[in-house]
Amino acid sequence: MTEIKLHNTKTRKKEVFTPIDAENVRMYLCGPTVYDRAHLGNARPVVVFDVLNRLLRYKYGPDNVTYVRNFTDVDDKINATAMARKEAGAAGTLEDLVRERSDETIAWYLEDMAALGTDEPDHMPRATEYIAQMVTMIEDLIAKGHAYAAEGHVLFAVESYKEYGALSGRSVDDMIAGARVEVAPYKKNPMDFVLWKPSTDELPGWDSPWGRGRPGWHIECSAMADELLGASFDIHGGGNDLQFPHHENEIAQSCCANPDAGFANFWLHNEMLQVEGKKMSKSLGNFFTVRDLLDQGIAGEVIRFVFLSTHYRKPMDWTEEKAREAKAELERWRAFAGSIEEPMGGPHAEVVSALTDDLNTHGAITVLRKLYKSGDAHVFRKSAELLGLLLPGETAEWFEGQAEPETSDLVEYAIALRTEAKLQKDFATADKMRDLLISAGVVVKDSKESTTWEPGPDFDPSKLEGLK
RNA sequence: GGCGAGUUGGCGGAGUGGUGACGCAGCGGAUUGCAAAUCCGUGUACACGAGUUCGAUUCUCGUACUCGCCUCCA
Repeated sequence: MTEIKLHNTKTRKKEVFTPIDAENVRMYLCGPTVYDRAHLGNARPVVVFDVLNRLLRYKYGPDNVTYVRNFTDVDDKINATAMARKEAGAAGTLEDLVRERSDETIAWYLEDMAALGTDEPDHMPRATEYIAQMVTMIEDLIAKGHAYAAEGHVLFAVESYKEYGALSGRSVDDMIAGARVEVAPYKKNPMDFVLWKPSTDELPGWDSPWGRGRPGWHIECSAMADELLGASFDIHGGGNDLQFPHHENEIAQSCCANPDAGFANFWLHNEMLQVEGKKMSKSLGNFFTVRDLLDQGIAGEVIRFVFLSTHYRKPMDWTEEKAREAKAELERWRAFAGSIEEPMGGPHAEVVSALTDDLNTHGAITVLRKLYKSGDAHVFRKSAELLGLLLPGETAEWFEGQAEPETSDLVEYAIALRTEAKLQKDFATADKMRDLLISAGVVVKDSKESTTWEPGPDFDPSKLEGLK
């Protein structure tokens, strides 16, 4: 199979991907801060890296890939929710309530991401379970002269790391010039960032050599990646908004702690999601969660298809029209190949080669369209599955559910009346029945042998009540 | 101000130094009692200017515009 090429943010080039160890390909993706339901933008990297995960497993073997995605469960917003609940009279300590909030958010997240047809990573570490490793790494950074304690904080000294800024293409001087960084008197350089900060008595905190406190945002990923994947690994990913400062800071921490290791070889960043051409934001009123869409009846698989129809390094515009088109196409595809119990063979070589070219998911979809028209349903299905589409199980339910709707009696009755009228050549009655069905949002499909139907967007069988 | 990405037909969206994919919509046809659904076919585009080249949408430079990041953010 063709070699995999990926765009490496570190070099700004498409490079041939060669794993450090082909029997253990290691990938780390920055996961969510678990303060609330995941919004639609949160889902994009999850889907993108799910495709990469599938591709890597296809090429290197299902057991030869280790995929890690963390949960950030140290956060002010989580604390705020916990405090509000405590004030409202919830039982338990604040720490219990913090944990409870994280737990429920994680459960939602996993449900929502599963609905999109994404596989769970091999490891899903929580920051709060790696505090000891973070403290150790911070101590090491201090010992090596890359960090310093000041007023209960520990700060990373950016001037101690010459490569600082390499990933995002900026120098420390450039950054200071236009910087909007917090001015803190204990910082030696305004760009120095927090590794550890003090916690108040009320808020969650952990004992450390610098007093009771909590970790800064970036150290968790360095510590967890090191623990689970080692000092050197293959791929590190996330949204491109994380490129600076989060990933830049991770590199500084990890490369200074392990100077000869190099940290991640490949950095992959997905572009941001937009909604109807605009950035998703609460103030524009176009902010919504994955769950909001699922509750509106937009299938997870449809969301996934829309995501995959745009290359991951381009801004992806979510529109209702795209969702509509995706649904129509997936319906045809599932009708064609969705019911095969055990698809045989493997994915088509052209689909594989599209994906090996820096995850050209749109190119892969184009090949699928060709296979749909002229190809073999088995190869088509296997190819779609490599993209995480047409999978059996949960992501198939939306389609299978509409094939056998519960409220079919009235519709079946109306169709029977129409069929009878057609046999009698009573087309006035037949057309009346058809109009009635259409007005109830039923899509009527005639073929030589029989008439089938499915619910349309405005399906409302109660409009057929008059037939009783 | 600094860094980066982008500008392809009515819409979405790939790709390429030399006949400009694909999907949706439109149009034509098959099918139908007529339709719908389905299937087949089909037109129009590479922001602007200059350069390199036998030849550029594709490479280089410039201009305009759009977007993202630089602050929590996927």
